[in-house]
Amino acid sequence: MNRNDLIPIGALARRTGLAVSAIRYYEQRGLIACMRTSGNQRRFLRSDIRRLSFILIAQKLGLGLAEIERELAALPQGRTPTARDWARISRSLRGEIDRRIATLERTREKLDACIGCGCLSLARCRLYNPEDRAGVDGAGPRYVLDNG
Amino acid sequence: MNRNDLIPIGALARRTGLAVSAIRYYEQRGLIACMRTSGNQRRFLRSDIRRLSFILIAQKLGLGLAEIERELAALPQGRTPTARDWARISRSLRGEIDRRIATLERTREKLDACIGCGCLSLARCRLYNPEDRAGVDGAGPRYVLDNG
DNA sequence: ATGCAATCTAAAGCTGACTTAAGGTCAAGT
DNA sequence: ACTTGACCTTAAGTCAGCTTTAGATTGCAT
Repeated sequence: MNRNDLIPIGALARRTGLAVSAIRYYEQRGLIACMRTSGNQRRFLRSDIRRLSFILIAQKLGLGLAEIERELAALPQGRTPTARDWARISRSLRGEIDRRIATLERTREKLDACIGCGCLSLARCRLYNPEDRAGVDGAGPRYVLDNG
Repeated sequence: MNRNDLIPIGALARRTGLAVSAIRYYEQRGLIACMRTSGNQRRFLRSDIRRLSFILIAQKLGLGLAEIERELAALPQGRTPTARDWARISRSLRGEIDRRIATLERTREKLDACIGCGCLSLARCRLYNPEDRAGVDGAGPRYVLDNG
């Protein structure tokens, strides 16, 4: 690793399509690490492009930063994923996609039944079950689509 | 409509599973309307149970309150959806679900290709969009995630 | 040596969908 | 009369995932 392997934050931003502020935010969250120059500027490894790409893909699949953090933390030494790691992780992401598709398909079936009956009855509608939402407490956005 | 048709907010909350605060929030957002007693307490129509149910179902399908507001506003007189309205709207929701499923399936295909090659190569990975932003200066491509 | 873009920090702001808090009022039962 | 519980309002807090702002510094080129 010579000096050419260290890139400033702006270059990393251009290569990944991320905003500089987003990268700083990820660093603050501990998703990515960097060195500093004598003048306190960040210097990243080229391989961090790959690490950020992984984050972007995982996000696209609907994972939150906390989950992504867990996946990355599960790597030995917290290193940037290798091809082998990637295969393992992406298989787990595939499971995530499968679950999402399955959920949507179930919802679609229920919706079809609902179009048929037009009931809108709280007591009977299979799309609306108040029990589904019980126990979701606290502030913040609701992700109601999650339950099958 | 006799006096039995007017229910207080707590009853509406129990019937729908929503928090009282959530109903007040919806009223503030203009998703639902109500009368007031002489003592300034809200009184809702029984049919608002149905209106709120519609909101809950639509939310479950991933629509935001703004979109739901639009759907409800598209009804004549801004009335609570009837079975007929519901059939029309739910058919449009079905289209939304179909699109989501299609997107996820495309992503899954790409991911499968990626598991196969384990490349994690920015230059070749189909999960990335290797499209360079035209004319932006500097060497090296920008790797931006494909939206398809 | 100078200019200016890139970078730095800390803190505040934003969206969405609410909840919680604080302080007061109303309605019903005893 | 008193107590209890449901209700009222306004304002601020919550969470995620960032962006924006403001003012200070660095680093590279001329």
